[in-house]
Amino acid sequence: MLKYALLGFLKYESKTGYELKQTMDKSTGHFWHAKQSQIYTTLKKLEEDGLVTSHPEPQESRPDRRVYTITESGEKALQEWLLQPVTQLDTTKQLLLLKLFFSGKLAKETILTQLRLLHNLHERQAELYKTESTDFIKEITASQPELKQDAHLWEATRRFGRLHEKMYIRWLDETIAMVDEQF
Amino acid sequence: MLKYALLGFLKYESKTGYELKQTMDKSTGHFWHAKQSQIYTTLKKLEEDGLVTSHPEPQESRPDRRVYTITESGEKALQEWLLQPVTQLDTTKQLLLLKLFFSGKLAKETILTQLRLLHNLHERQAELYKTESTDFIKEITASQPELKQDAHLWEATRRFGRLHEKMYIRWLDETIAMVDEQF
DNA sequence: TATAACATGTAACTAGTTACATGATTGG
DNA sequence: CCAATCATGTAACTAGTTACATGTTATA
Repeated sequence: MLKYALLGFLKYESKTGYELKQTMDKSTGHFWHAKQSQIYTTLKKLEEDGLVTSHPEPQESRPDRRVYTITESGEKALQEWLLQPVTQLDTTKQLLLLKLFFSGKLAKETILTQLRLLHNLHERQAELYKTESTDFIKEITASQPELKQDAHLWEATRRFGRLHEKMYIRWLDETIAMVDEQF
Repeated sequence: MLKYALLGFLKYESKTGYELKQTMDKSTGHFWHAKQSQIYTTLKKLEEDGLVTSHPEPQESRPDRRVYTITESGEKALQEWLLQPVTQLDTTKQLLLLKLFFSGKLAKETILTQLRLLHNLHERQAELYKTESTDFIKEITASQPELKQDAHLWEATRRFGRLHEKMYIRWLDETIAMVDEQF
């Protein structure tokens, strides 16, 4: 699926692999991410398949950049993918839940420590949604008002992230209280 | 990580690969799942590493079953893993969010149709939590009251599933309303 | 009579991660 | 002076999916 994410970003603007990574981290990071190495290998495959083209851009006193541009064939592939509806639920993998599921014989304090640690992580993540993601949306809509529609959808995905974190924190609070009482 | 899930289940009771698949589907399915083929290959690896042993059980008029049992070394590996706290947030991949993110130029009705389709899927999933998962917990605690502690944790993971579905449905309602107004 | 459940496995493939390799510039 | 940023890539590996192969029995 990463290929479609890359095509999606390249449709807005030609970019290098390095820039694509940064853009993803700032925008889709909380629901779709990739390592730098995977981005480079996927771009290579996309070029082989004719969905993008690239040309190197020489730079002074910096390594050359390779700028990727979406092709017509790439735009078509992206459009087809966008029109194809999602018909299955995403299968998430929640490491903490897996551990917790098998933790019935652990000491109360061990479980509580682990839950509290995750609580911290989620609190921090929830904070990030207040600034980082909104900045990204504001910046773009300020310079490109024709992307207003897009910005509404970006905002919706950010909202999802916030709700998810809130839910998670609420569940951790409940679960911590439960373990505290029952164990 | 599947290896630890399998060890976790085998610690309660020796099982075949087929049974492990069924048990997972009914219990950890919504936060950890695996295909039958992956279960078989992972069991093989676990046996090579000495974390489980297996013996074939001949059956009349049915293919032989291969029953896997956790070893001491396997219990140790499981315990070590359980004690190791989760220090990173899970990176989820939400296909719908990825599509939505790039859907700014699609027709209003196309987006709404896709959101409504997913709404249905999540409604159905939310229903499942009311029966299926609770049954599983009730059955086991009725026959094995010494697993009461475990059952509390299983119930917590089920609760997570319910909260997640509720959050998702709420977000879909909001997002459908937003697209309806803004597009 | 067909299909779901029981039962195990391999091969080929796709997706994603970790580690390695290289090297200049800028900011604290 | 050290860490971060800029910048690209390959190799080896782990995890997970899809497709294939085989065959019986119970149930609708």
